[in-house]
Amino acid sequence: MVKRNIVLLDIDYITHDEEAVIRLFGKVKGESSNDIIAIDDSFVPYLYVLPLGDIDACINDINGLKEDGEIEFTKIEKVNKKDLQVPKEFIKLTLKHPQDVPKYRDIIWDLDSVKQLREHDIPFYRRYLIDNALVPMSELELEGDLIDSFETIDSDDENLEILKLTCPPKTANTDFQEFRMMSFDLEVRNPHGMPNPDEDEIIMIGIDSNVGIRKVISTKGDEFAQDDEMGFIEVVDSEKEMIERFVETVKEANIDIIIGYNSDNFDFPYLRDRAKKWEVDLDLGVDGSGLKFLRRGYANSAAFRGLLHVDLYLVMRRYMSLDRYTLERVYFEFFGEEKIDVPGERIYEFWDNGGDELKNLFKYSLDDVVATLKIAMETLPLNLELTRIVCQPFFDVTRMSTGQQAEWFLVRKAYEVDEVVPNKPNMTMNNIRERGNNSGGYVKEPEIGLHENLVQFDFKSLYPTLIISKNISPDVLHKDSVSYNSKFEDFETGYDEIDMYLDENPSEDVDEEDYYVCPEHFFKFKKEPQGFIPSALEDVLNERFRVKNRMKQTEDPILRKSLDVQQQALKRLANTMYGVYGFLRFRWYSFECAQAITAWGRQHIKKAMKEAENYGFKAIYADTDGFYAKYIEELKKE
DNA sequence: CAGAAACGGGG
DNA sequence: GTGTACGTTTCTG
Repeated sequence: MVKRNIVLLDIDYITHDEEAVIRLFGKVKGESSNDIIAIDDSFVPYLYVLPLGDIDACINDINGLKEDGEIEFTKIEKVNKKDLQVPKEFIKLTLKHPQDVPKYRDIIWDLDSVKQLREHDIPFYRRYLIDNALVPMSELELEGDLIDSFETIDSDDENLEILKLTCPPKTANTDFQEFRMMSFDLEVRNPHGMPNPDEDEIIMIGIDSNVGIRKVISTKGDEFAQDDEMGFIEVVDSEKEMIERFVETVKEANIDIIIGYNSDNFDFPYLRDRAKKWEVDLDLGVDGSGLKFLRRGYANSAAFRGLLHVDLYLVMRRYMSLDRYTLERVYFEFFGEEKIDVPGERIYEFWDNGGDELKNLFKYSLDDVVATLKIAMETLPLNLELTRIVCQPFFDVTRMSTGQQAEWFLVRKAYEVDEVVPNKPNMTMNNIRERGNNSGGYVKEPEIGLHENLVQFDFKSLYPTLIISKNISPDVLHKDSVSYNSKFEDFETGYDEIDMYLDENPSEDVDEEDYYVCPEHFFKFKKEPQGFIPSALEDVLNERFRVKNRMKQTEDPILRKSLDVQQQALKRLANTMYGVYGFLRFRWYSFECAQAITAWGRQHIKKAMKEAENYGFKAIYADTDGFYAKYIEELKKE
């Protein structure tokens, strides 16, 4: 029996002897080359069934399906959980394999005695992280037996340890880690339009890193051997060798995070095709596996097991708001300098012509990876903190919209307070658009002209504050105050249950004192108890407050910086929480809550503008949570 | 005009 | 794979 402290980089599961085995990918803290794969075969998939009427009748029906051989499961039990704060008895069904869930789900749902299935669409590895309270990219304590090999692990890395867990892992602490990072970029000779991997060869592979490796691998460049400035060129004999050198470089440097720009869609698919042509193994997975493409809707993500691939393009689209997200544009935004640029359609000319043009192409190739790594160093700390708050794999978090980040944060919160999470609204939800769009924040078009003596007014986190102070949450929304209940009929989230809790009294007996009533729509939110979302949001804001206090107390500039990024991540998450109400397909979608927030928001800013006028400040431009005003002496009252 | 398809990033 | 982006612009019938 051994104990290992690792940093949890990634997680997945594989099937072994028809059973799911969780694999945790980590590296030994403080060491550059010790990778660990921990396997855990003790975790099993489950889902919840909400019976329509009598729970025992429902259990009978489900058992009946099993006897008929229609479905398979290993355990059926009654459990008490909360559903939007209403205590309910659910049936917890434990299945043999994660893939049995989608396989049998519809059959169970079709039973007359079944009202709903819940938590049937939570990927197995995410379930594992949530139920074991694990924090990715943080330190983790593992306890188990070292084993020599495992059937599906075929790695030639002699530093790799395989550990079979004998008890669940524990999160130890969240010390800041130095991750070994590498950016890379391909240049292709494409004389006929966009690169075509069947014909157009890779001519350069650029690499930069925070572990001392910075180079461009190419089949040309001998002519610059005496040129000091061009010492970064590594010349090889063929494209095949170029790809092999790239793979070796990543392996030898024991990289934790590999970074590209649009690499999900360009560099890795291209590399896959060219590597296949030359029969080169891209076996960069810690377990010896190769490059995998994971379907994400219509797009793909390029992934290696245990080696984190970040496509910085996806990160940048969330990180800042720009009209375009080319590497050049993003780099300029950060550093205020232009990158060396070679127009894509002319790269082959620079390559073919040689001389100074080729020299410039090499510089361009290096500049691309240097820029990519620089931007990564600026933006990944925030994404690391978000990963630790959201508690989902770093790979996933860098590819999630902010709304999804908030949603997965809430899924874990729900688990912590014994809530069964709502289902995703189904596609009939599109019909709900018929209700009309949610109106947004109040905007006063700016008065044209050059204004002097301007004063800026801003509400601090207007929407998060409103959600908490007005307790805006679907679990405390008074259903009678909503005029289009019928629209909820096809809506499988369980929201149609809330009246069981709220409408203890007929609506005419409702004591207005017990509710916050929003302007314009008059939706009512119970003052007590605190709603699930306001409560989760308050946790985020309290945590941010604690982090900011720690920041003030510390003298250590590095810790200060890291705490600052943490509080920024918490702020982002808080500001996103409003989004979970406004976007279709989100588990906590609530048109009423979204409308109530913006309605109260408009009321607040208008009120503030009016109040400011009494003091002589005339608003000349306003947007959502703030306005600019100029001082006019005559306006002042009293 | 509505619904479908393309687009982004990358060379 | 306990799965199937996304919001906007441009094209097409």
